[in-house]
Amino acid sequence: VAQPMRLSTADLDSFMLRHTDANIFRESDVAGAIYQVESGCVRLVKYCACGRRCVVAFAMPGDLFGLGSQGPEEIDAEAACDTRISKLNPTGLKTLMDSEPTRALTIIDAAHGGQDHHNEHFLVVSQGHADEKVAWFLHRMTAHFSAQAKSNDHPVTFDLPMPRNDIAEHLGMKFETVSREISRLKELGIIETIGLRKIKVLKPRDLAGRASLDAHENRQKAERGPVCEWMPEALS
Amino acid sequence: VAQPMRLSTADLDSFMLRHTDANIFRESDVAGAIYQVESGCVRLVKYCACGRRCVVAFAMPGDLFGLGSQGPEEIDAEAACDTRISKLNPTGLKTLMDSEPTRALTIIDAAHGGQDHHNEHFLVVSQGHADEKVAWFLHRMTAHFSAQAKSNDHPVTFDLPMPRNDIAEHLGMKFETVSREISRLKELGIIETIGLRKIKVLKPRDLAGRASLDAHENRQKAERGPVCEWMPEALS
DNA sequence: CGTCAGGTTGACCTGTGTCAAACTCCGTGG
DNA sequence: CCACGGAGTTTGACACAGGTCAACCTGACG
Repeated sequence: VAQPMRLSTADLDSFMLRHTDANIFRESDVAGAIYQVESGCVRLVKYCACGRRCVVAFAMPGDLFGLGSQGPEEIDAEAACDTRISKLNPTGLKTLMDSEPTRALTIIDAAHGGQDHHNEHFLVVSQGHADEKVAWFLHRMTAHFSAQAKSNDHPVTFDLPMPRNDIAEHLGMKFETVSREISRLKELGIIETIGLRKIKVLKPRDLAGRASLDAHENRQKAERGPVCEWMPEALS
Repeated sequence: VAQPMRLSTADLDSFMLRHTDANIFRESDVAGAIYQVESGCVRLVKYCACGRRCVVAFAMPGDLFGLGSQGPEEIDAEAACDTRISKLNPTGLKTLMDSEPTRALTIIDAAHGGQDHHNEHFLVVSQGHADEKVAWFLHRMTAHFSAQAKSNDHPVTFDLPMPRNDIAEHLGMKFETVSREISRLKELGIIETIGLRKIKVLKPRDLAGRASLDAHENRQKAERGPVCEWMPEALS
């Protein structure tokens, strides 16, 4: 979700392992704890009564979650595959806040989801077509594993820790469609699959090009008016 | 967006009026200011290069915005109709933080979007069908104008401050489809339209029923494992 | 009373969901 | 070591919700 600062073992309170599909949060948990993914992958899921779900975000190794809209009251956190997680309790957080206030605030922000790509994700899901959605997702995964892949355009190989269905629910589509779009990218020679879960991105730049929903420049500002046109006294 | 606490005129720094489609933020603005809608409606919009847009949220009278993912760096804020807005500058916020720290924090949270219905909105947009989306939106508007409409099931009348196209982009659909679904709700006798922008909800409960994506109970927690299964020393 | 942006309605078409069959891993037990 | 089984994935055929395009309507405003 967000990885501006990694918690060190010295900070942490407890450690746990969750097998695929197991819940991270439990009723006994106090709200206000911060979780860090050590290995594996956590999916943050919103359910509705009719059984439909959507994966609001994936937390990859190094990512934090647990506060605000990504907290236990708001959302379910489930292991997308066998996953190790470490936890910082509210008391530990308070200690950290005393000793290193600036760092603590960064961590708190990150555990809220860091607002990093929320709007972009929303844009993709609400406006993108199937091919753009999948390309965007794989592009983001590529960027997660290799920051410079887009610029130097070298092949990148990585593991997709989650099943196709999780990807589908993250992108607001069905897993068959995800599968089809992955196949199409293979036909186009942009990616390869190794086994079932491993992806080799042959042309990171082409992939990024197909995910081209990100850019939000060249928006011209609309009509400008004076900044102050009324005074509060004028209110009814 | 969120309305846990209204800024009073005493708190505020400046006041402005924006005509339909005008921008709220301008380059001269310092980041960190908080805006409050006094009357009208503000749409918070994310653009992409290809011209597609999505309305991440509407800020109704009383709602706050301007920080984090709803701030000037992340998003465009535009008047959905002629709109009066008041503004609290960072310096004013600091003053407030000194005098009333608790209230200041509530306000800061609200100006982030208050995370109130983000996940639900996302669920609706990514999983809902056209009829559910429109019903959900009208239901939320109804709730905004009459908190008890759902329980007592009395008719409620209110103004839709934004055009159909804004609703469509808020729900990830096209305005023609929004129009069709509104017509269907009229045929069903659940709502009436008065003029072009006024809505009379005849059966709030039926409307809420058709928006039934909200409930997120009856999710059974998955398999439980021990809380601590590994120690950091065991890491490779 | 004329004008025009915004809204409604209709006909058609396409992308994606749905249903179903087959295939691929991978683990398990004989 | 191999057969078996099952979850996850791929692929195909088909249906339909909703997008697209176009014509028309409505009501707000000068």
